[in-house]
Amino acid sequence: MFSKRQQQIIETSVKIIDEKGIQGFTIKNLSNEIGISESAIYRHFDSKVMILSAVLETFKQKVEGYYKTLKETNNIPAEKQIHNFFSMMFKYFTDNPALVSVIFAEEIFQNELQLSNKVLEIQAVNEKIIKEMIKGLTLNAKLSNGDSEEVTIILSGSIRLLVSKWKMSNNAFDLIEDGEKLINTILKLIR
Amino acid sequence: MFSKRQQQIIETSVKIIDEKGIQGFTIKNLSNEIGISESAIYRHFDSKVMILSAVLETFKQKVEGYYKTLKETNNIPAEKQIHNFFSMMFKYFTDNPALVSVIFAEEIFQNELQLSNKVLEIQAVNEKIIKEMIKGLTLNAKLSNGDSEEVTIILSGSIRLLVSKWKMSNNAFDLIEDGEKLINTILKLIR
Amino acid sequence: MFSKRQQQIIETSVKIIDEKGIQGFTIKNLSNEIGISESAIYRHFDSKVMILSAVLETFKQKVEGYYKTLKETNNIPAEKQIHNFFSMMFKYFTDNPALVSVIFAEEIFQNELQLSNKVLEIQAVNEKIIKEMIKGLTLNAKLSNGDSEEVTIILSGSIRLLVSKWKMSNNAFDLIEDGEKLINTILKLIR
Amino acid sequence: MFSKRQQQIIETSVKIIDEKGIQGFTIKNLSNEIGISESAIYRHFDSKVMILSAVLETFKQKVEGYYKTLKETNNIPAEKQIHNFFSMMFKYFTDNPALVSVIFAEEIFQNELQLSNKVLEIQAVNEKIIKEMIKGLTLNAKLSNGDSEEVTIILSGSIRLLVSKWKMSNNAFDLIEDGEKLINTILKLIR
DNA sequence: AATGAATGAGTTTTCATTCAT
DNA sequence: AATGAATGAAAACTCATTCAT
Repeated sequence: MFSKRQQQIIETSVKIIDEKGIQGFTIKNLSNEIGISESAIYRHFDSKVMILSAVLETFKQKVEGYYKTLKETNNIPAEKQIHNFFSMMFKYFTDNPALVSVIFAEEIFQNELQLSNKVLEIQAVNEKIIKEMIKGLTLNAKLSNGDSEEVTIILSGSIRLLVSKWKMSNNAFDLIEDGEKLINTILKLIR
Repeated sequence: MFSKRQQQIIETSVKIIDEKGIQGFTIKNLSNEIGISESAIYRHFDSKVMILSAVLETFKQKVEGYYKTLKETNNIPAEKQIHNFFSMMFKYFTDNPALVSVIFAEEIFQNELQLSNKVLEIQAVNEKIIKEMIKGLTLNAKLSNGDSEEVTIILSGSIRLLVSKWKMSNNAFDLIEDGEKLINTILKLIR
Repeated sequence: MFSKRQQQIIETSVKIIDEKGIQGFTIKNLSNEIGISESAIYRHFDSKVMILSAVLETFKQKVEGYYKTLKETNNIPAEKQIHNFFSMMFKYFTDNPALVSVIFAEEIFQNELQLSNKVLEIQAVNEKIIKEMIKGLTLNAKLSNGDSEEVTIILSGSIRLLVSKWKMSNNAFDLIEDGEKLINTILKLIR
Repeated sequence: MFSKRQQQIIETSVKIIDEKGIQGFTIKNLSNEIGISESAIYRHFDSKVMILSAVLETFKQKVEGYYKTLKETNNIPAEKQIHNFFSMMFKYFTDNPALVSVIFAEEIFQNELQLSNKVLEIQAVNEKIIKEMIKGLTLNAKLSNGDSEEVTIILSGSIRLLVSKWKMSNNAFDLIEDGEKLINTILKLIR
């Protein structure tokens, strides 16, 4: 779908956003980092917005891919499923730490309709996955079925914050390990 | 501490960031909105960074104020304390919905040392408050004392996400009500 | 002629030009240094140009004063006169090192007719004095009377450069001492 | 080394500084004079300081070129050498009268370290050349070897002032002719 | 597929000056 | 005699984008 050069542009964009923030993500910085001219970028993407859109699209496809994999491996208990899904995510973030900056920069895209839509799509996919997984859980005596909305928020909010902390600490701790611990604690509480 | 005009600039800045995002927060937009010239802004703040710093400072003082109020009303059980603290926060956000955009735009301040320091200060205050409140909780049989770190993440991560959702939905639901429900669920689980 | 406040403004202006250059000589810097508001400056001088004009005027009066003193002390041989005049100047610069920056910033005033005229006046006074003193000299066998133009250039050019070097070295050497030596060498050569 | 456009920018900068002074040397004036947009300038130089640096560099290379030429033509008596060197300079200034304004605006560069360093380099080259040439002179009976420092000041101070006067008179006299006369007078005195 | 040259609109900030109090 | 509030004009510089080659 994306050409070699386009993929390079997407990856470099992520790297720059991670290092210099969205404000530092300029066509000049991008072309400098890649080693081509500024105008050359426009051979591969119509505009800066399209690059960001491609970045988000790439991530969305990744998440959807995980979801598919998850569904294909049937007959796995819900708890194990949740475990596997987030382990995959932690692994992915650990391998691509720069991406976290982009995913968490969501709020920035609010002005560009094209981008905020992409962000909403990603969130919808995410939420759908988590909700579906939670449905299968054996709930705590204290929880009724109507609490699944709250459980979703507790689960994804906690994990979001952990990943956020990991990024702000400059990846100072082991996300996979601490993530596992956090999920276990939450599952213990819910169970 | 801040003059009338300075307060007006602070409030208008928050409003603009809420409406147009950080990228739309320009001195021109700010001065237009207030109805004075661009240079007039600089009679009240030395730079744009100082305005943002003042915005964050104002919020920090608010949170610290809440904390003091909380401590002064002694002999309240921990659960009630947590309840009160977050209720206050939900009320504050409901009254100043625009402020959420600024608080959650944290990532943007990363480049300016002056601002990222202020953000870290706010986070430190917040974390200190939450940790202190959690210490007093009667813990679940499933939770050991060493899990207080995770409980902190679960509590603040969940609430953060709820507020975030509230903002992205354009304040479509009642934050105070749904917030109360979320806190109750979490407390139930922990208890 | 100039009020106390005006004199303070003049002196502070010289100090600022010395420390921060002409580009650093702003009403803001000036008022900050004095400790009054910017608008207060305009009670004492109609404009920034008028302040600079006053600075130059002060210096001009000083030079003219020296000249008068010199003329009054009659019957002194030309060599001794030249000696005395420049010694006075060296002493004056040593006592008011900041003033050198202003005198040598001449070129900067070219745009403001009012100022460039003042500079020309100062130069004219200076030249007149030097020429008059040189007229009385016993000339070298190699020099004819028509060479007095060149002698003037040699004398004032050398001294100008010495003072310039003294300033650029941050007054690292004794201007009075080295100045005396230079004048003696020149006089020896001319004699 | 410098592209066509860069050379044009350098030359135009010199012209503007000559006509309107350093204060009139703005990117707007520069781009207007050349007939391109302001932003176009920044495609060729990173900043205004870099333009000034290039102007000074160009002059420095010129002086160094003269010096090399001088050294290559061996076995010329010192007096003749001095004569030739300054004749070359007078010729160069006569052909590029605007440049004088820049060379004599030295004091202005004091704030920018990058520029003041370039100025110091030029001065060092100049001084080295003059000192070397003076070493070869047969000195006056009145002068000892220790006076070479003063001779350098006399020689360069006089010439500096002459060029300065030439510029301030709007090139009203023949610099080459009057310069020659001045050098002859000084050499006569020293000899 | 890539580049060099250019641009218009915009950004933050500075500065001398004015004026009502 | 001094101030606080304001301003218009201008400064250097940035940025996404276009276009001819």
